Amino acid sequence: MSATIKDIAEAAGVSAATVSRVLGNKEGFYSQSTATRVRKIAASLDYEKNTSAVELVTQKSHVIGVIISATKTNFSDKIIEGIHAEAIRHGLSVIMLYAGQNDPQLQEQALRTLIERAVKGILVVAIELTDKNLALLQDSQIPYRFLSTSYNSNKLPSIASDDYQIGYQATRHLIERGHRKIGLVAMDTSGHIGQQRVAGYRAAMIQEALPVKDEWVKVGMYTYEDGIKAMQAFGQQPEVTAIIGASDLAAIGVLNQAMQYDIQVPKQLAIVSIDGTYLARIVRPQLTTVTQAFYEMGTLGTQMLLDQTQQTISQFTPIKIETRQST
Amino acid sequence: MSATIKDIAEAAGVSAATVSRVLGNKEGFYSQSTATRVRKIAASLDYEKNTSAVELVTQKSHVIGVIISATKTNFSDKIIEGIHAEAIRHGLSVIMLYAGQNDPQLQEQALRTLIERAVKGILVVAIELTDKNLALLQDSQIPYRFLSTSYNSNKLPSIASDDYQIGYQATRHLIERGHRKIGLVAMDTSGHIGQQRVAGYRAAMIQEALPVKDEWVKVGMYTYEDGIKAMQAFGQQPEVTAIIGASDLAAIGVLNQAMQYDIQVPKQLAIVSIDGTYLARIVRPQLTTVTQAFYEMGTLGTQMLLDQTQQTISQFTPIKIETRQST
DNA sequence: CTGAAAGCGCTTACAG
DNA sequence: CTGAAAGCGCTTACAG
Repeated sequence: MSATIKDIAEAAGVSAATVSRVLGNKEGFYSQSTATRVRKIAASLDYEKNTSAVELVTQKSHVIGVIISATKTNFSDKIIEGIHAEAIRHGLSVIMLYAGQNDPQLQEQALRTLIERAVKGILVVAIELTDKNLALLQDSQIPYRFLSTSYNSNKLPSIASDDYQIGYQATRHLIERGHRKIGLVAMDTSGHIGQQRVAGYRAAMIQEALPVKDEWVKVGMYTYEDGIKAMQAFGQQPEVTAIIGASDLAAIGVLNQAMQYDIQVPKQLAIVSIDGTYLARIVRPQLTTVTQAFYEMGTLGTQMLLDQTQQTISQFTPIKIETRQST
Repeated sequence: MSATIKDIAEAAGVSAATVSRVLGNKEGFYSQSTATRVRKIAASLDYEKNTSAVELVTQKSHVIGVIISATKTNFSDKIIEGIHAEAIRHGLSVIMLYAGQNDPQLQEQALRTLIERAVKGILVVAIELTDKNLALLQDSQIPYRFLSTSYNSNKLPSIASDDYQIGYQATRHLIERGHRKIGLVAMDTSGHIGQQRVAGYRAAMIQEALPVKDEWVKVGMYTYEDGIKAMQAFGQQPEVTAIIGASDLAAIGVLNQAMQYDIQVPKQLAIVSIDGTYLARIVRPQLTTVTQAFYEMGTLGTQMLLDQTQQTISQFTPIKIETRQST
């Protein structure tokens, strides 16, 4: 079908080895005259190198694999953008595979695809692997890193925000504005992230000797619907004067349900959301957020994945409070 | 490093060919007893097949390539979800590459990566290729299809919405509600999509003998900011009583700026947005939308890409009006 | 500066 | 049911 190195060699009257050297720019291993001749013929033949052959013989790959959640929250976009930007800088391509949040089968399939392809590295975005799949990944000897999942107590290399700080700072922000009864909503406390955030929240409350009622903390899966439901549970006369939403979407759910109840935001109810994606800016009132550095997670994660010396180190990306209309 | 077929062959006391047959499930070409023995050894050796070698020898690939815009509007998420769902059904993996909206260099790089990898097919999502890059794609002999870009007047295989109908129906919806002065906002009229939508809009107006002032049609790039700017241009006392936003985000821009001006939506100003992503439902008032079937674009596009007999046919996915609070 | 040769890990007619 | 052999398209010591 398409032209091979041999076709070029024949047409140019040289050996395949020479063609390979020219096309691979192995400088010093060919003369200018043959180089230009070979290049011209290659172009005229619409030659494209066969990546499979190259990868097979060189035993290395120029692609990095990314596994992301299918039911992805909207923040992963930014992470992926960051990954791509950094990958392009290094001349790598990115192969992306979706895996359900809690589907071990899909996780395994995605992992195997990447391992069979012997990718240069694997980035796992916002997914917690089962123990079995984690073992599979580790046995593969391929460098890997978790993004936006500081799970297993940082035993595994990851790039993420400090979720304890997220919970703590969101709460501090509200306490400093005079709130004493603060709710925390749509957080998944079965995972490490949710647990950390709740811990940070509790610490901030305790520090000011503020009590925390169990019903102020409402679990969920970070979704818009969980935000709505949580606000419905608080009811038209909520006991709390402020609510922290586990994600921008969850906070928007809280906001919309509050408006439905004719509760004034921020006058009667203050809202802080976590993530700080563009969603927080396009709703009215705009949401005060604990903003995560998602793009940096992508770029930094990719850099560290490629840097052999830093393979085991975990790192936090910075967070910051952006004060807007909802507090 | 990792085990090969040879290692297994040796350990099992059979030839590499037999191992290959067992692991490839070439039924009838091996006995049950050898099969189980080979499989056990393969598992114990953590064997993973080398995709490069397989692709090299079989001369075919199990991956489909997707090229998407870096500055992606939020709808492409759904398209990509659809692509992945369909790809998984067929046991294919997906390699995704970002290419800037108007960066011929990045486009070319993305295309070459895919062509060198000899992927099974290429899906171009919401991007218009330059003529040169289109030629590159066509010369590659790899099946391809454009998603959500009905460009070059349907000469190229694509799956998209009927943009003329989008413009027409959005306008009809407003006319039927009594509007006679209707604006169209943030549309990129340098592209085929924008041109078609404007044509549909004009046709609907003309059909009712309604005049169209040039300043009612404001161009843009479908962004939130373009929506804001357009509304600012209309001013606090807009001449039009209804505005069609080129995307959900653009419409939200219009909405927010209108609220800023204390213009009541929909009472004083009706708004229709195009796309119908979840954004339209999370803002208040919720937006009436012309909803596109993005997920289907992904699944259908992938199906047709893989179906040799349908390679050249373009097709529209359905659109529908979803009436909400903004009209 | 260039070529012949070996080999990357696999698949598949061909012969038995 | 199984093995020996050829070959996919490329790269790279080795020898000149």
